Amino acid sequence: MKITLKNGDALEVAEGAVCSDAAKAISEGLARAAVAARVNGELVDLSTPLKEGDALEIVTLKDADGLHVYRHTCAHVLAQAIKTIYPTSKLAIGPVIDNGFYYDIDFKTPITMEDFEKLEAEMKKIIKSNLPIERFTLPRDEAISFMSKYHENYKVELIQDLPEGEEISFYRQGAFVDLCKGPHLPSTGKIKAFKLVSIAGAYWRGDEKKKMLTRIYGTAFAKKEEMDEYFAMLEEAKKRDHIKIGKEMKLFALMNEGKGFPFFLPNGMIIKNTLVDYWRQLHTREGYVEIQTPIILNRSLWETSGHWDHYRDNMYTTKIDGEDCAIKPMNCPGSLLVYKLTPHSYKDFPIRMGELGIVHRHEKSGQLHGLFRVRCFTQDDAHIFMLPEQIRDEIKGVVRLIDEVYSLFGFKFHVELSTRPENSMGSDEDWQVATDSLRAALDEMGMPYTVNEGDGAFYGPKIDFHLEDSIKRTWQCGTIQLDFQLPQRFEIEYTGEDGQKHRPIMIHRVVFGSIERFIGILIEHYAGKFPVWLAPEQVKVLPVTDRAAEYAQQLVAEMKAMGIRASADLRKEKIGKKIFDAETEKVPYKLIVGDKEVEDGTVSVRRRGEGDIGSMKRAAFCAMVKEENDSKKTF
RNA sequence: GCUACUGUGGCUCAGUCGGUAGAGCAGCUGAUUCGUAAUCAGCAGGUCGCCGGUUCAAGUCCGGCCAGUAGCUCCA
Repeated sequence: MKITLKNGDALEVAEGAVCSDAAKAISEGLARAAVAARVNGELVDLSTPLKEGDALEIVTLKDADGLHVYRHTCAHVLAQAIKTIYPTSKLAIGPVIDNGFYYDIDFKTPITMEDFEKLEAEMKKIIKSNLPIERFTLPRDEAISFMSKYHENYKVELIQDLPEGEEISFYRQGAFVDLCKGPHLPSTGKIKAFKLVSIAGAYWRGDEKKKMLTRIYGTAFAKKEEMDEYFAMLEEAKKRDHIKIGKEMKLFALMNEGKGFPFFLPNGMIIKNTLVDYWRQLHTREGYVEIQTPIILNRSLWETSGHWDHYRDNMYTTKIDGEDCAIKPMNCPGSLLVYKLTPHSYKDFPIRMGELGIVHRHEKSGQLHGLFRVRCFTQDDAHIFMLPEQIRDEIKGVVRLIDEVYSLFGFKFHVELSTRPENSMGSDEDWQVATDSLRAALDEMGMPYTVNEGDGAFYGPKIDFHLEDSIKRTWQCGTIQLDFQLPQRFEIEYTGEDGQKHRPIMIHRVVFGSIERFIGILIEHYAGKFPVWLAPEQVKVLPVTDRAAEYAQQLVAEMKAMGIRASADLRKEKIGKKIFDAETEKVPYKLIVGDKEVEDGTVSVRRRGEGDIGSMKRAAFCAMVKEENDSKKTF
């Protein structure tokens, strides 16, 4: 019979041939490299029989799919090893994730990372014995009784949730059988490099009311070298950790006395203030006005906004003169009060009302994380009030603004559009218009995005911008959210062209999101090597001997007068030591000045990471740094 | 909040079998005035996160608490 290959060629194979036979027919090498196949687009085992006319593609470890299959099989090997060593343990689920795989297990007695050694040894044994992996199926009820026989009650629960009438597939390797959709490698011996990485708790089915299982994370690569590279990369990433760099560079401090409330130190404040200055400059350009509303407001306001009923667990409350008050977890209610202060006309719109608001939220203790998740942070918030027909342009304006800011830093980010959830408020029409406007804005901007169906807030759809940290975890930073709720709760209105009262459309939006989180991301992005405009210290003047100290101080004074952040290292240290220290502090520019420079009014310049870049006239250097600062240049 | 791990001078870390705490950097003092990534010497600095227990004796073992990290859950 004839099948078609990916390149369009036809291949003649024997009747009853399976995918691996076809691979062999193409080339012995390919057959050895093959881990799975795609038949008519569907990823399947190599043992899958072929039919006349099938489109076949052999999948190897060079494909993402191949690696996926490889890692999934490795998860099964882990499960088999666990069942061998801990026969009373029960298996839950073991999927493949970004950089490896995990398996959730219910252990009789909890295990620790110290047990990894014997688990890995057992896994190696399973791999070495090169057990063939076979697929078989059972009707649903037989599958259930089969798994019940082995007391695998989690598997039983999983099967019960699978659609009725379908055959349930299992994979067998040696004495071990696991419920699995597949596909898998043809045998365990194909696994070359794997490692168990870490252990953590995870709720069964992701439900915190259900039992917490033990999750064992592992990873696997086609080659040992690739795995070594991966772990070396992780080690590198750890060096960028913002908590570590924040401490080293004295940017911020986390203290026992204020769990989740970061302290900003002088160096960190320079970064924060520089970002805020930039923010103000941009928002003025974009036609925003700025307000500031109080941090503490009374209970009746939070009842109006709905926070008192729906968000109180996350709010810090207090009493003032006997009246219940809350510290704001969000800025919107304050902005709405400002809106309501005066009557509005349709001619006023859009009103873009910005606020750098400090908000406090009582996040659960286990969720706190450096600057990424804190209990007190500054939102670079703004609320835009507008007419329905202005939605699209306003959204586009915000998307453009966020894109401009993120591009300046050279961030990679991804965008998500979240649509109407089940229990939402607002009319179908509102949602339709709003969601379409968000979508249209993104489309017209040519901004790639993914859609999270039903993941919007109950009060409106939203666009989220996610940034990566050093170990590729993503954090939501920018967001644009339409709100159908607050305008109604606060009964805000405007007078339309028709002389009638109408309710305006309102959006919440942030660019940085939380300035604290954004700074955390920035630290990891730059590994502390901030571009000149953000660097806490921009230039360090290093006199070679005391004879140049006065000249150094003059230079510093001159630069300070130009707004350049500079200082002189007047310690009685050798020049090498001064360079070493300044380099360690990640100062972008170092000026070495000695007798020669004093003589002819020059500076010898070292640029961070590049070393000596030669000598310059002092004025030329200052102008260069000033320009680099003002243009927010990033190398 | 849950599970696991971690907590020793300002920082990074060592501390064996339970026997009473050690280094480097930073700091201070002194010497060195030196040309592109760490000069030398000396001094000082610690209720070993906190509380309790076991023990003749606890940084070390046990329990509780606090804080941090990883993950889970959460983030209208």
